[in-house]
Amino acid sequence: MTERTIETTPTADAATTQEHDPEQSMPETCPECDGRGITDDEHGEVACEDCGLVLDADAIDHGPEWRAFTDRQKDDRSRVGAPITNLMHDNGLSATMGWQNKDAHGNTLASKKQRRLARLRKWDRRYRTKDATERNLKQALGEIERMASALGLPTPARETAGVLYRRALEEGLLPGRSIEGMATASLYAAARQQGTPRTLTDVTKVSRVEKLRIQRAYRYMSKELRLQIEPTDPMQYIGQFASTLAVSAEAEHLARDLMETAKEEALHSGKNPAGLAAAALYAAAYLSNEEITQAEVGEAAQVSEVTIRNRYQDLLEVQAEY
DNA sequence: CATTCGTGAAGACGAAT
DNA sequence: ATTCGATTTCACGAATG
Repeated sequence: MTERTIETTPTADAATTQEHDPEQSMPETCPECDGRGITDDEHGEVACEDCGLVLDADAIDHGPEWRAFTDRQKDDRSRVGAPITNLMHDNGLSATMGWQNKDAHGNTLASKKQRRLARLRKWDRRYRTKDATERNLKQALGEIERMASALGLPTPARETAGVLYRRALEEGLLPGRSIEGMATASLYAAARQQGTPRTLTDVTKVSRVEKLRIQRAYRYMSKELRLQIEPTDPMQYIGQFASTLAVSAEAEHLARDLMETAKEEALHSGKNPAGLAAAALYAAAYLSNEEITQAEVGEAAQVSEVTIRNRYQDLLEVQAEY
């Protein structure tokens, strides 16, 4: 018989509620993973939910920040002050509440008022650092900004890193892992997504975390967030390396040509992209009669001379065919 | 002399199990 | 978690210029 089943009370069902409603999003598609473009309207950015690529940062406008915030809790924000940025845990809009029991003129308050203030502070504190999550964000975003600056990464990469970290946080990827590791991984991933990659070795140098931990965090994050990041195209390193090595524009162009044919021969698959790019530059400089040693190129690309040699030989081989 | 080239042993990594 | 194959690195000596 169909008797009434005793339903368990839905006490904690809000835990895993997804905020995004795919239907209400803009009709764009993500160029990276050909998936659906999904808005992340809380920050005024259009980002793909599958790979986290920020398609259009600050899609709204560049004018005064008069946007109407529908979010009830947050619409108490001040309308003036520093610009909103993703890189502060509360988007840079906080005001601080004094802790002394004095009024604006420095007079001590009556004890009744003191207790009222204490309650206010309590809520203020709860709002500001709702939980450990917010504090994580604050610290992580600071680290991201610091490292990005040390690496000379442009703003889009920094913003993307912030978004990625937020997502990692929202998906509960942090517990049991170090904030620093995740923050570094976010930046590494973001730099690659934005077409301004840095080698893992370079990223490691400005991070407080060991390479292995960063790599693990990156892998984990890439998997859980469904990031679809192709292996770095060696071509993307050429400009960077050419600049630090100060080779001629001519040689740089030649290096790109070499890379082009190398890619057609699938020479790059499975190889260290930085090594190949470095070898292309070495070869190009050599052919242009510019003095540049394997050691120098290796230093610029953070690969060993041996690797330069090997890739360099490979390049000459495929080049000989044409 | 500095640089390049080649090699074997050893380590690190990704994929498969 | 371990194993396996490919790649990279290290250390060295030899060749080249």
